[in-house]
Amino acid sequence: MADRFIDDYLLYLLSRASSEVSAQFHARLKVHGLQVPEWRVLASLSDGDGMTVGEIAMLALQRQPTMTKIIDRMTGSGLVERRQDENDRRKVRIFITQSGQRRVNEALADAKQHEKEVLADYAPAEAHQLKSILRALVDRNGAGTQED
Amino acid sequence: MADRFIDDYLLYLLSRASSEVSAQFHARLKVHGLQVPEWRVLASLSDGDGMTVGEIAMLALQRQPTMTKIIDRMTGSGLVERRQDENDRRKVRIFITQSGQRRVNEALADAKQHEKEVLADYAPAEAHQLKSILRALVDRNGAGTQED
DNA sequence: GATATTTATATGAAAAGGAATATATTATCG
DNA sequence: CGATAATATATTCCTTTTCATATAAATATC
Repeated sequence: MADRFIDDYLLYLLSRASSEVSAQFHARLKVHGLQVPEWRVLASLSDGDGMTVGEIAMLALQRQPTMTKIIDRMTGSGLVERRQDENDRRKVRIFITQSGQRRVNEALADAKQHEKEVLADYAPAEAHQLKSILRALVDRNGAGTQED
Repeated sequence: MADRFIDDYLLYLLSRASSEVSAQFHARLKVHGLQVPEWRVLASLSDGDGMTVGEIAMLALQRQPTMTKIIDRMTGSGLVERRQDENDRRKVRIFITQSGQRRVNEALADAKQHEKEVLADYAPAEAHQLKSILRALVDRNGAGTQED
């Protein structure tokens, strides 16, 4: 097996696994009327409403100028709204609207369901270990981890 | 811990791990004078020269029209060349040029080195298991796996 | 064997993303 | 306090990607 380089190359396996599993879910997102970046923003906000543009960008794995534009669009379609931070007027805090909340609730339920399906073939211990290893990778390789 | 949804959500952990580990390597690619899509094409071809545009697109996790354009640019910069398939003239086979080969050789060596560094903190058995689980995810969730 | 279907790549217009930088606000330090 | 540096978001310009579809060749069907 794996006599191609990429079949045993960690970065490829990570990209490919992420890409294919995500593609499945993205097909479901359409049903909820959400685009991928919209989902990522709403899912981030569902954990803590009122984050700043920069915080959302980091969570949603996007650059800040990109996130500004995504928020522009989402404001236009009424999924979120901007409010200036009262203490620091450089900051803009983003809040989910009612309409956004409804959409993300459906999508969140579907995401949990989909995750169950993806992990159905794994033993609970295996699934847990996979997540642990991934979290460890993130922690060790996160932004600003590579010194020198 | 993990009292945010996304911190325990498999698709997020996969995306995030992939994104952060890849970002590290992408910084190194610049040193070799390669852009990310160029690297992906060359790395794919390094396993089997003369693949078709469609095959490369699948391996490199890109859509076919995108890949046609990537190949356009890479042809322009002399990294690869197009040759019509002799048996099936719809197909276009892509070959690495000498210059492309030189570049990818350096990058490949660096990729292997980088992977070692990323996995340095893991026991060999752990690293092997991570890859196995990822391969299983790919196999089970690959294109055309979701019937109905 | 001609017509319809499928497969492979390319093209074109529109959307999205990226890098660099502008703007506005706050923090720091002499 | 005033000047300078740092931080947060927005904007501009340019490159890349995407979606839909065109073109071309091969295969299937009748």
